[in-house]
Amino acid sequence: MSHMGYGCLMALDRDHVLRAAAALLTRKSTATMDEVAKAAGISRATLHRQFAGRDALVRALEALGIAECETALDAARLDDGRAEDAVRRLVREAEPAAGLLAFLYTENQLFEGEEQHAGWARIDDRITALFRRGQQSGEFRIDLTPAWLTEALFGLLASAVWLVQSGKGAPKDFRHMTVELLLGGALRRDETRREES
Amino acid sequence: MSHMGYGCLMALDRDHVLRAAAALLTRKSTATMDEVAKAAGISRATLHRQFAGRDALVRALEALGIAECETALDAARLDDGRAEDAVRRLVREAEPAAGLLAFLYTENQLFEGEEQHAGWARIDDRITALFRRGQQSGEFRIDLTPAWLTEALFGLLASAVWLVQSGKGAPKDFRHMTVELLLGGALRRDETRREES
DNA sequence: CCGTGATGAGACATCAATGTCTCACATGGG
DNA sequence: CCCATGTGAGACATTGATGTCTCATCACGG
Repeated sequence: MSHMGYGCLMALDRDHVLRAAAALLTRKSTATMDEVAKAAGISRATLHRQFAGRDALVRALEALGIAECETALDAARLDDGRAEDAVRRLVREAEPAAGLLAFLYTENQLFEGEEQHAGWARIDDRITALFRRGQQSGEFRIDLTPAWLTEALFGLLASAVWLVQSGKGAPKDFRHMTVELLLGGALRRDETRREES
Repeated sequence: MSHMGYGCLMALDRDHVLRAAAALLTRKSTATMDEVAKAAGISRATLHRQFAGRDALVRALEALGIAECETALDAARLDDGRAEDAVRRLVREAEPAAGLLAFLYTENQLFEGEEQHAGWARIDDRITALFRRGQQSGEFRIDLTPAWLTEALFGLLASAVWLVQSGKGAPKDFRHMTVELLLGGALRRDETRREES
């Protein structure tokens, strides 16, 4: 047998391929298996050995996205301190996975089936609970439902990814754009406005 | 010839087909021409007589979306009064077209080519100008670029559409969700918060 | 009643992506 | 040196969507 190097190298290869596929599919969601293989620097045959087919590849990307998202949720410690700060931590931790999430977010093929990955429900629940906690503590407004705030968080993450990819926004502004619009909105929120009113 | 009924009926048919296609493709962006035809209540042959192919159909939907968007922009009178109120009018006017816009928003196939419809640039310019006006008048915060606010507007519109379609949000809340989060964000913005600070 | 034109149904070829296979080659350990 | 394993390249069949065609039917106006 080819021994210990086996699991290690394969895992690295697999992860590398998934990263490359995610990067490509985020830009061009209709990319061919050939293109994915080329982007990953491997042949189509090898790609097909690692992932039974396009569907399996997308499923693996979904699992990767869910895993990274849950890692981000853990690292953000959503239950600690003020909910506003937890949201800021969450966006910061989720930023590396945002590209992949943006791709998965538009892959409605994943959600139209009757059976969808239970991970999304778990993630949804945790973020929804965070916004609910913020409402109960009086930090967040209560006229926007936690479900909507959760959906908006993902939507804004995806929008920020596309803005940066199109060159109309700077990558360094990613976190500030997302979190400030989600939490504070577009209106000014300072003394000058109180004077006017 | 079949005369005056010709132009009239054809136009109605064409519009009806486009509406049905938009409704279906918004839910399932990979729908087949057969499915589109079935959804529109016509045969695949007739569908193919009206639109040379799938690409032509998507292009027609794009043109329809641009036209409806520009109609909404006109009706919203973006240059009148406070920018905040203009944004509210814009969301209200754009609501009927939101489903179609959400579909086009994720159809990145439309944007990956070197040549993209000039209508999007016009629309982007008008909305960007609105946010810039709001910043110059002191209504909007200046740390979020007009380009980002424009992107976020579309992103939130699409997110709201998907939330409603998934049943996790009520259609009647559509406008309030979108405009309130875009303008005001998730944080409370009232006296209680000032007392805390 | 008869023609014109649009439609629906279906057959058919085409095409692109996919899935499967074989084979030659390189690498790395024994 | 030899063998085992993973890989790249390419041929091949399959599949599903698409584009094109014909033909029977139907509605409508003359």
